[in-house]
Amino acid sequence: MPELPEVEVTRRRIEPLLVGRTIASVRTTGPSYFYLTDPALLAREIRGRAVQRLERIGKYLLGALDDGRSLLLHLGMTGQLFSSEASSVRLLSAAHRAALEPGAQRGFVPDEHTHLVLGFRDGGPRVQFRDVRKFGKVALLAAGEQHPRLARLGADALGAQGGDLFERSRGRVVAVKQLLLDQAFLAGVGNIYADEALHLAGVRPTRRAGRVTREEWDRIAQGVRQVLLRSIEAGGSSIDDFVAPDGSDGAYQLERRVYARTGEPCPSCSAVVRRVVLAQRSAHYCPRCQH
DNA sequence: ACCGCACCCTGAGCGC
DNA sequence: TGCGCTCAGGGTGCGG
Repeated sequence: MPELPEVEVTRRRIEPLLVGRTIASVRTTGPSYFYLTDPALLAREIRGRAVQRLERIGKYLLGALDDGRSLLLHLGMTGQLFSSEASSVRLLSAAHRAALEPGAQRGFVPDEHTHLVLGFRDGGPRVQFRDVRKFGKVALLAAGEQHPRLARLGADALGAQGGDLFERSRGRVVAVKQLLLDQAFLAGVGNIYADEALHLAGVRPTRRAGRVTREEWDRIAQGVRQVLLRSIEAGGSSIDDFVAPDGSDGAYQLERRVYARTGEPCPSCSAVVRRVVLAQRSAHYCPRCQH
């Protein structure tokens, strides 16, 4: 699932394919939960425009258009933003995968889950946004408009500061992991990196946030920064659907300590990693290292 | 203000 | 083989 590192890797690698190129054609699917802006309107309005800058805010991507408006993108759970020249089995459904000749590396053909295809005036590679579960989002923002989703976001998780998190967690009775997942508290952390950072910090995900000490918050902030930076370096985590815009897999999943490692030995102490359900989400931790 | 939970969506995996 | 069930989860919004 795309979290800050996957979104940042996507930003860095899609930027050269997007910035400065005039959009000549826009293909969308029909109106749905996916579109915050009606797709027909969106298509009409961005044709002829070019993205000038592409920035990341938490797990959102914001492309500044040359007419002052902006294109807001969120990858949700299964969103994939990639070049038409990319090729990866992760871009295919299992049925489509099975139908492939063994060893064949055919180019990606847009399917019913491909909600946005941008063609450019220069005739080069297209930029495509595919999202099977449609938890992702696309919106066109007016000049100067700050979308409420962006207005709500807390500080970017790459700059997590222990003192700040400590102060803002006082009196909070929710589990510390739940607070880390709250994008208004800290923007960019999702299920994988919350579990990883808490393991590095030696703090159990189920602890009441308000009872986590200043020293522990320092370690959590440090852990958050460390796992996010390291994952960006590794190209993100390709556990289920994530592929970089060029079709390559990330490698951070190979380094993860506890996430989706239920029953395996803790890399620090060899105790068996446990899974608990917290706020309807799975949390993984080491019962010996994390208190 | 805070917290818990239903909801949006679809593919995969499983039991029968 | 195939159906139906359950699970996965980011973010929003509502009710208590």
